[in-house]
Amino acid sequence: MQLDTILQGDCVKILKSLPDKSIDLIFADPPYFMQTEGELLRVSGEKFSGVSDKWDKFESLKHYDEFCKAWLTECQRVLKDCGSIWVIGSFQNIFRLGYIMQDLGFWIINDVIWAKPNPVPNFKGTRFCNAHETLIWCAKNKNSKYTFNYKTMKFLNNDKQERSVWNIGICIGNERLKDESGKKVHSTQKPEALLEKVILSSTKTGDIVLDPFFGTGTSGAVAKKFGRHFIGIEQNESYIKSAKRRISQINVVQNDISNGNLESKPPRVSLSELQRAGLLESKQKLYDKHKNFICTLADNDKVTDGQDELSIHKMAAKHLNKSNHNGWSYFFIQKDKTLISLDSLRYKYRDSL
Amino acid sequence: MQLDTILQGDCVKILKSLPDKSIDLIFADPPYFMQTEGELLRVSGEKFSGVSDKWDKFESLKHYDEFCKAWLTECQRVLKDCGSIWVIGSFQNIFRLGYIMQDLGFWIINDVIWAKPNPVPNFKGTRFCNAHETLIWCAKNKNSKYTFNYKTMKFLNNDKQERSVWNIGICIGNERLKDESGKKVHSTQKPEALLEKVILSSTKTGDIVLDPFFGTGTSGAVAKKFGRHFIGIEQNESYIKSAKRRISQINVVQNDISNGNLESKPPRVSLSELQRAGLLESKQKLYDKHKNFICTLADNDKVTDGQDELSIHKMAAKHLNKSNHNGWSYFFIQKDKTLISLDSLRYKYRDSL
DNA sequence: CATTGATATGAATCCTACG
DNA sequence: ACGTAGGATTCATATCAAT
Repeated sequence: MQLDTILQGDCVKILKSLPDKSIDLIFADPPYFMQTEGELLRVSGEKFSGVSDKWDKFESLKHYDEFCKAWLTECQRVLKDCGSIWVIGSFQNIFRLGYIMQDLGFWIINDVIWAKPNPVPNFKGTRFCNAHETLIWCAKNKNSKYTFNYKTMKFLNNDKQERSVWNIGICIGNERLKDESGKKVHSTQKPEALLEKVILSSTKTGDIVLDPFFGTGTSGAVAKKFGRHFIGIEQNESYIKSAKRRISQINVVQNDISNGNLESKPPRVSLSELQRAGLLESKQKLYDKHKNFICTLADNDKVTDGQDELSIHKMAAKHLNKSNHNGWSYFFIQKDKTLISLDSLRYKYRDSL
Repeated sequence: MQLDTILQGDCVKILKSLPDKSIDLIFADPPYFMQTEGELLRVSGEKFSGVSDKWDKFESLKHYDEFCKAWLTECQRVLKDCGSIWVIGSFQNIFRLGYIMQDLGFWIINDVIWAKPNPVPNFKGTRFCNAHETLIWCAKNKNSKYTFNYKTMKFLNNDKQERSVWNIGICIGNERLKDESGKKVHSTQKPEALLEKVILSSTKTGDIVLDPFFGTGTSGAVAKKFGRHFIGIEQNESYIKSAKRRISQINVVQNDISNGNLESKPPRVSLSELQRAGLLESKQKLYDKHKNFICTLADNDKVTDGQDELSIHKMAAKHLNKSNHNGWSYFFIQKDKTLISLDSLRYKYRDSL
């Protein structure tokens, strides 16, 4: 399977040619089912060129359902067991997509709202200005594992956990691809900022990102930027030409964020290791933060309060009357009458490795 | 049909007892069918009490679909031709609802995102914090008219057109209904601010609002507040008791916003009316803002430029080479060498009525 | 009474490595 | 594959106690 390439042709046909369980992430921006009839005019009277490309006409809901069932079925097949899929749509088609995906056994992890601070206004005052699109993020099935770079996303969000509503401007300015005559190449080019969140949150370095509706290749450009591989599927030759030129100009970035370094988990440390390293004594007395004596170190990485021999976590939970608690942060030793948390001893030990 | 009442019993059965085309607005907050397993612990180690109610249990997605098809079918039947329906859900169920509604022929006007500034965080760091719910707003069918108080919503949004993403906090504090022991009465009580937007945007004074999943009656409380009628359907007796007490304490507000006064449209004025009132002369010469002579008043509320006899709007568009333009603001007459717009003449005429 | 800090809680498909 | 146990994980707001 060739990587970092655009395959030209019918989406479903090409999907069928890809091997089982070969893809880490799929991003799909399928044609919308926009049932606009007649011309939509700006208040000033100029024609508004919305979505009117040939590929956007489908005869009926059912026809659209069949089409989506076909490509989504193939997507599920080519996805690795640990892979996941993002699909983006608007109210015209997103309920078709979500319903079909659930029926196929995809397991929804999140639906994410792309909220646009600068949407196209509703010219006629006939409804609320449609200022968002919806993404559905699914694991291959209910029990499959998936990549989620939680800490990376938290770091990128001012150290608060990232939420399901993303404020991102629509694709305009230099980022928007134009042809020689200044006309936009693609009617629904997605902003790279959107794809950055998608790819950084749900892939690892070197992963393969498949986009069955490649268009002008935003997903490919962002994949390359962050050191992921991409495979695009697209019928339209002029889109492919634009995408190739665009992707060739991308510079790869290498940093803690794109490399997933923020996700690395420190090695596990046991109480007996700390004891062997001289950081804990045999039968070490353990206190809570108020200097109340709670328990003493026992063998087998456990502690005892005279009644029970438990892990530090279970012991902390017992004394808090809770179901669970982190013992590393709950317990302290006393040295020269000052408290030192087990957690800080653990950090010290890790640093010494 | 009795108004401002809560009907106790099975949702579908009671819906079937309501007459055809009798309801102006439906607000439906059905069970979400959250498929949770086991218990979820907070970071602090305590149990999180989410939705564990019996009413949210279904055997399977298929059973859930059947249930929704049943109540949505009845909703469509009882809705007036000019009525509309709001449905709220989360990713667990909203795609089922939207799909079924489209299949039933409901016509989606908007999907609206209720974005929560204060959602329950994701305790385990396993996905994006789910910080929104989705509302689907539908007309009865593709060609039916519906009420949308555009100007009211614009006024309430700092004079900018209201969008499809609403930032509203979850229902907490004094607004949240509690029982004698301080426990929340309903696990999913909606904030009144949400219902205020729903009802103010899509109903008129005196309209009938039906809520097939009344719960503790947020929709009824807001309907009463703004001078609308309500009909609630609810099985749970303790919810009904709370709702009744709550609604009895509501004070009705009467103002330009709730009465829809902002929506009133000025009467149409024709060119011949202006002529009869003496504001325009026969064969009045019309100029653009640069004092270029464009056309003269003809009969039948039209104007002629020597070639075509058109409405003022089509004539303005012709001279601007556009598809459409507002002629009232484009054309002027000259009086004592100063320009007077047709629009100002129209305002003058309206004032004289 | 004002301010500060601790605690409670809200529609949730909420762990994972190791044996 | 499955069970077990280690141990990592939270944001905004309301309320109430303490200063």
